[in-house]
Amino acid sequence: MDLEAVRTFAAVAEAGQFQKAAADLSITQQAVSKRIAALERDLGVRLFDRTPRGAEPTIDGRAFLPHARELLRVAERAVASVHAGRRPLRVDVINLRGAASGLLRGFHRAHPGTELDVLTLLEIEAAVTAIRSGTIDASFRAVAMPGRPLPEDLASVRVVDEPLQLLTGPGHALADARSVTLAELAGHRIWMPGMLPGSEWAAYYDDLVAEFGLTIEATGPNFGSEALLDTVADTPALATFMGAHTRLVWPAGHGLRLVPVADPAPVYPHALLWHRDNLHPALAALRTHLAATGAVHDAPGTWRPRWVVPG
Amino acid sequence: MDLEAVRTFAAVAEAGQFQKAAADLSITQQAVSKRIAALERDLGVRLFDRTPRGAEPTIDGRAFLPHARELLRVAERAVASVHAGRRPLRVDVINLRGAASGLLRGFHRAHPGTELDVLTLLEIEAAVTAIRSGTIDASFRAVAMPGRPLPEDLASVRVVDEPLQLLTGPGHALADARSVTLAELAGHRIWMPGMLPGSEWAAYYDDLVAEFGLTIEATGPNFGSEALLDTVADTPALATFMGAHTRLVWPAGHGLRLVPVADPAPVYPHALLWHRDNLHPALAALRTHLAATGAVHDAPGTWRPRWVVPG
DNA sequence: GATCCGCACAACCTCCGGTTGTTCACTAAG
DNA sequence: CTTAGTGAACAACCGGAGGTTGTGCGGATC
Repeated sequence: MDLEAVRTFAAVAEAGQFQKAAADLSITQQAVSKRIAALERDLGVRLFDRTPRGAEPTIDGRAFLPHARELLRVAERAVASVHAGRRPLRVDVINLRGAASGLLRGFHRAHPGTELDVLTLLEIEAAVTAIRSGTIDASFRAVAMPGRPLPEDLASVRVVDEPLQLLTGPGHALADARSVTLAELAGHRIWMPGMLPGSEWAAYYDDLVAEFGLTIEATGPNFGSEALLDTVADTPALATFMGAHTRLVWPAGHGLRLVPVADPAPVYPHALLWHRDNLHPALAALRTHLAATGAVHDAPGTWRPRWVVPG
Repeated sequence: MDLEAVRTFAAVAEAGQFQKAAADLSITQQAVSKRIAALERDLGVRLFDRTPRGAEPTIDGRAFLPHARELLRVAERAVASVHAGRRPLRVDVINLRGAASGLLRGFHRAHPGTELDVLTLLEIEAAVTAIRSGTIDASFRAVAMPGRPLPEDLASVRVVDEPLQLLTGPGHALADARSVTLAELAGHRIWMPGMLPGSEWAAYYDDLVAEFGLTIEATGPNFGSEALLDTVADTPALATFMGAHTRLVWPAGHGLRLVPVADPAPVYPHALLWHRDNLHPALAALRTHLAATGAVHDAPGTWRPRWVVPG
């Protein structure tokens, strides 16, 4: 199926006749006739009844028309998504199912007209470079550059502290605990597969391990959250950390448990990073929205690494 | 922009390299290379970073990818909408903003996976012919054929009686009435533009006029509901009937009033028509849904024409 | 440094999709 | 009934988009 043919179809449906549609599209009537004929051949149905005064859509044509318009709209948005001027706001998140995505969903609900592209860059340096070059507009991170201060042209603001909870299977020793302390976790195996060395999460857990003497295993590639949940559910000796705001597809019948962690409660300090010179209107709206719906952070009794960005 | 190029882009993003994508698409690597190059030229951005081991999407490519996938999904749905076998359920309604559309929205909320195409055929005969030929699957109507009984191969079931209300501007004599009777309307001008002679609505209002001696003017073409609302708002001598379930884009600051009509309350008797031999699974689901969420009809104190379909 | 792998470039060819010119069906006016 | 007008389809032609095969080139691996 050819998008030009679809565009022609919509033009004919709009104009009510081939000739006018041809004029609108700046092509000849014969070309319109050919395009429609080709589309009809592709789809296997007649789309227009040719009348002496023009053309009117058949029932199939009427059913196809809204789909055609939707197709053209989506195509337009797709082009706009990479168009340099006035493209959608591009925001990087650490995890598409994490707390940052939830905040962005809230923002999008509050501003339904705002075009938004969410992507995952994984590496901090790539995100910072992309922000500085204007390729992306903002990033939800806890740190700008590991071990280095925030570059001067970037700004940041803390948005939410996400508590980490312990995810265990039904056979785990702590499965039925109402809550656990970090100290109590010292003897247990914590499994965090797919954590790349040098990544933001790795730095976070390095600090956690150093301070509380936990045992965290980063072995094995990340096969996705489903595989992780399956393994944790079936292995009594394994547990993993899970952000409380993570939206999981919760498998049925696995008996998985989420145990709150306290004394102190480890929280992941999400912050928004952006370039001071970025004038994208939606960026200002996003910052305003985040400030207005601001969740508490730095609450007493919580723990976070020392290197979090200011804001 | 070419859909084949978009499909190729998605295949390369999926495969991680041009060669494998080419194999998946059963074309040569050079063709993939050309398609991607053409797409990049069209969009004006580089979509892949070519690495020694393949290709990985640039940030622009990552932003474009979900749009590309959406585009392909919509294209697939568009094709399916006219595909003879297993196409979406096609339902005809009298008015895209009327009560039937509301029922279909409810059905779609209850069955989000069901593909549904809603269209407006206007003429009863066209709808009946389309149902009998299988071109559409169901129609919300009050009558099958004016003055004739329901054809034997069609079935029908009443689904909802929609009360009609009087819509007036702020200056109308009845604007501040809490309700009016049909008898009280006898002296007032009721304006129903764009009502085609022989249409279902025309038959309805013919009966209403004959029984209660109203004055209904069907003059002028239908310029859409916005124009209708504007005119009614500004003309104290004019009022019109409006279905209580109609979803209007309510203009601000016009002072429009909806006055209930009673003694008796005229209701529009919506019914679902379908072909007895139609085996579309979604049709059965729709009938079940309508039966389960069944609104009251034939309530005492209401009025409807005598020729409504059985069911 | 030799080899492999994967993408880009070049040359070539087919056919898609545009154009112009013409025909055909239907309507409306004389 | 004839005639002019309108709008879509058909025919012939032509340029270029997009496929193929063949080859070049750069980075990674050993």
